[in-house]
Amino acid sequence: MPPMSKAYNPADHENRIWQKWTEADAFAADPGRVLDGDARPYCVLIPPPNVTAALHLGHALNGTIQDILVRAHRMMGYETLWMPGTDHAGIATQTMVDKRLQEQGKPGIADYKRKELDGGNGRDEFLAIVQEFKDDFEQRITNQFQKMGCSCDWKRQRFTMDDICARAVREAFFQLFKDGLIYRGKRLVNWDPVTQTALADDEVEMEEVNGHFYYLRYPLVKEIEGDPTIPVTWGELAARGYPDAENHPDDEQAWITVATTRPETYMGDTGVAVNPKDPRAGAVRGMHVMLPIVGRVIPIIEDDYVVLPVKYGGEEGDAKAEMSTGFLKVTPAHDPNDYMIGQRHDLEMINIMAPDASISDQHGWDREERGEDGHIFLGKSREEARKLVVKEFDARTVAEGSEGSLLEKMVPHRHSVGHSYRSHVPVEPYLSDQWYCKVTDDKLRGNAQRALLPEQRTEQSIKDWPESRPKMHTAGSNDGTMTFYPSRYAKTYEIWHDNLRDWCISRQLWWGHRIPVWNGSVIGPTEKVDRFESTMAAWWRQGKLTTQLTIDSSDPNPPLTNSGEPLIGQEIAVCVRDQDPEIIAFLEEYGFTQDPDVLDTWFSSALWPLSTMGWPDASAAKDSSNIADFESLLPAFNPTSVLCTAREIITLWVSRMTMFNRYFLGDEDHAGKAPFKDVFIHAMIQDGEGRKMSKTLGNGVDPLDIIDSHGSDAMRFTLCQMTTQTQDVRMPVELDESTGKNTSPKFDLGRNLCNKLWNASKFALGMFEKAELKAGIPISPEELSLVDRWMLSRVTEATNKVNTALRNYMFKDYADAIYDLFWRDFCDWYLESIKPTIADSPTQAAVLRNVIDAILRLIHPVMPFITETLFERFESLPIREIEGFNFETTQSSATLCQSGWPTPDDELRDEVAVEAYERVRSLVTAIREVRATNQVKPKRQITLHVNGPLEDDIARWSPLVETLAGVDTITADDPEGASSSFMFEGEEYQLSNLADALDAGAERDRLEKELASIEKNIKGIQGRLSNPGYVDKAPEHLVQQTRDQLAQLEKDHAATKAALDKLG
RNA sequence: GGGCGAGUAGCUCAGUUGGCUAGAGCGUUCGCCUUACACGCGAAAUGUCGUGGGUUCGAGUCCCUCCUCGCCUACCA
Repeated sequence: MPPMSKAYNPADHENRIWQKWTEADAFAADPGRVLDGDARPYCVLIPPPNVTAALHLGHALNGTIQDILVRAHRMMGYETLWMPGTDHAGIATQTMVDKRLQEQGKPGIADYKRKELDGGNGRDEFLAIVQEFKDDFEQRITNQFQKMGCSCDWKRQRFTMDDICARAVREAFFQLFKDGLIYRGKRLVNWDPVTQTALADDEVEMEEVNGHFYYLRYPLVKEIEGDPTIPVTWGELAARGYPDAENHPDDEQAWITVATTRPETYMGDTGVAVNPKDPRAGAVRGMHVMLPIVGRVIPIIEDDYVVLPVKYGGEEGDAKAEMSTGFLKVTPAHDPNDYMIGQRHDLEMINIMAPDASISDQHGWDREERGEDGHIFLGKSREEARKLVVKEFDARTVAEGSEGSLLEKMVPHRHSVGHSYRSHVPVEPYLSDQWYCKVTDDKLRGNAQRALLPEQRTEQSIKDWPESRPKMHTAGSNDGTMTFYPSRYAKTYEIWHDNLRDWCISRQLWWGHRIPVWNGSVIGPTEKVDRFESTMAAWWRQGKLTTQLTIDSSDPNPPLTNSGEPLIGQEIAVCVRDQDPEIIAFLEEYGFTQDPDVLDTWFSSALWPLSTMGWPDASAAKDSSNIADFESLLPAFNPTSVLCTAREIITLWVSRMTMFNRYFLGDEDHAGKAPFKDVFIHAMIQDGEGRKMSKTLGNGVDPLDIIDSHGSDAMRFTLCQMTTQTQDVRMPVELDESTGKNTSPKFDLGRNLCNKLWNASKFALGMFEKAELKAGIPISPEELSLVDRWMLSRVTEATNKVNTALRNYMFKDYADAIYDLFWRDFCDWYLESIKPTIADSPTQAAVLRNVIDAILRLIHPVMPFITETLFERFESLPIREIEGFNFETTQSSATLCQSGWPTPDDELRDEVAVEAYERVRSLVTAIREVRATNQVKPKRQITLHVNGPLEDDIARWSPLVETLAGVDTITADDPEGASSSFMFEGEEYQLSNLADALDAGAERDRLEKELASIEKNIKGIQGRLSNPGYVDKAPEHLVQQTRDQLAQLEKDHAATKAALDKLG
């Protein structure tokens, strides 16, 4: 092997080491060993990154965390699977590709849509382009993960739209459809008018905007003799007891005022609601209002949803009560709350917008037929329409000749409005046909909630919703097994389920899993209908399809029925289980067409724990992947060990995966196992100012840039070290002038550690050239020197610390534990201590060999490349065992990555050695301090004068003290000539020969400072001891400890005083 | 509005059931190319633990008030 370079250069090693792991097939998981009981399973599913973009630092953190866990458990002897993959990210990818095409001056999706409408093949052509884009990014992402050293089982890599995942989506949809948990409905959805698709609630971002409250007057009318437009006068209202009506001219037409932030929707109003408790409600009961300009007459209804204005009993301080007029315009087709009111009162739903959110009479508002006016608004955008409505209202009065405008007033108002996370325009509540998954069903929501560890449930939630209590005492129950780390996130998860609504799963996109439903109706000659019914029934019995109409299975020749209603002419939705060409051809022959929509991306993401493991048909998965053991994956590795993800994902993804895993792996109760035992939520990385890293801010850091400049291990260590239990961590971002790329000084920490590791190893190898290293009978720790026993003890303690940290997902603790062990203990003290002795001590050489081996193993999970590189250099050196200093047995030790984890016996913890060596360290530190304050040249060897209690100890410690403190003579004699004194364990000792002439002034300054510090401490401790409460109530050992401390300090004080006096 | 989190050294963060003189890394200052490492070694300085109360012998830690910031969630009357 070539000599080691002066500094560690990661680029020289990382690619070669990756190659080595690949050739050793070191990351391959063997489910067979789990099923045979030869090894315990450890499995992690990667949260599949979107194929929309290259990985960012958050992914690097996520990947580092998982790789640390996976590598550590692999070394601990678990059969370990880390499943890699990517996500197709429907809307993001589709819009990204469209944007790119347009930037390149090529036809965009609008052009392909036109082509498709014209009978061409626009959809498939566009999808081919997206596919290419996806292949490109999937490759880039894979490469990035591999550069980071992620030890995934790469041959098992999945993509949420590949054949195997598609089969899972198809089957899941079929089963949920069959079980009535997927339904279609005309509902208000979050509509993105730019991308023209529905969005799920979680795809909507709230943003504060400056808006107004507009107070609009609607004239009151009543019906007389078939004419519903007869004006109601104030006089009439006054007669019916309407408050304040008498303040208006008796014979003028009366009005009510509604408040709204969205006047442009008024054309879609189909009612005005008032609270029945409102004193005005009785007076207007049965009356109507006429919408200005459009002329529609709509009823006044009573609903206690309406908030009373403060004036009529509404709560002061309630924003709604303060702003409200008590009359609420109801626009069921354009507001979710109005939609519910509309349903309760059977109001019309009039959609006044086109899919691009412009005002239109072609999508539900049949203006002409109803004889409604309002053509002036047609074709206007939402924003234009708002202005126009306000302008028109402002220009008109309630009735000809009456005072005041229809626009009563405008009040500025700042409020949050939902925006599309993709196009960033305000989301429009829009009435359309969509598919829903009934996640609020107890079989889904309830099981997700019951999956949580009982200790992590809150009493309130269980009280509010008793069925969600985990059934822990029922035999075979899979409830209560999932644990969140940190535990506070369990609450977020719980609350999410408490407030869940049905999940809109259809998207008006092309890139995604097409909904496997064919729609149509059957009409025509009896034999045609009969043939349809019998054929469908046969397939239905074979489980190849299901329909939204039911089939009577008791009938030998069952027709499709819907509660006894005849089939003919009815709209039927047929869900075809597999992509069965025969069935599809048959349906198409009857004029059925496949639903054009695709499923929400999360539908396939939710199946990730199942689809990646071959569900529902592992043998088919085996055939299409050439992975021979596909059929063993699910039984061996589901439930997986832990899911590591960022908190923005908790609510939707963890929940949905839990629902689906339990649903599809359960028996009739659909309460199978949760997909993970643990869920670890890690921090999000922000820049130095606490902002999210983003492309638009230009504050993102590219992991590949850091790998180039600092190395993969350096990046990983730094990220690991930053991973505390808080929700955000900050990473100051700087522009590297030389490369023009963003970086952060934080990564120097990792780079420096790598370099230190490299050099310490180089040094150790140099020592092994001098010292004799050979195998032999195991060494008993008792034969070892103080410093060796101390080092072994420290490794043992550090190993325990590391194990505890990893078990609790405390990644910073892990980083700190290995950092302190390696740098502070091993480099600063152990290596320095053994310099004079190791060449002549084969046992010490053996200890060094063992210790460095253990350190490399403990560090490997976080810094795999450099540790593997160094392992190669140590590997061939003989190792002599130390009793109790053991390692886990693994299947192979061809690479460090596959080798065993340190399992040092607790016996190696040597309190005597630790205590003694700590005393040596304090003594050395005390001497060093004197040297530094007296500016003793580093090379100068000085004389230590020891008489008194330390004499016996110093005889044993002398080689250590001499080498560590730069002392060449230790004597019991008093110093001749100038000397400097220091305190150790309450006694005063002298150092001499510090310089050719000692500066008495500097010495006095130093001692005076020391004295002041001791006095301050004595005062504090005396204060505590003179407090009777403390002495009486505090635990005995603490009080004793404090007394000892005081005694020690008083000794120090006296010694320092004496030294000062001596100086004169 | 509701929930969660954060506020500790110039910066980034630890500080687990209350109990040594509140720690680490970076940065700063001083001295050093001391048989691996200047990406290093030795030493030093730096804190009203956001505010104000309370519980306690004792509070960075527990309780309450308020302030600042971040995130989630709800709200377009």
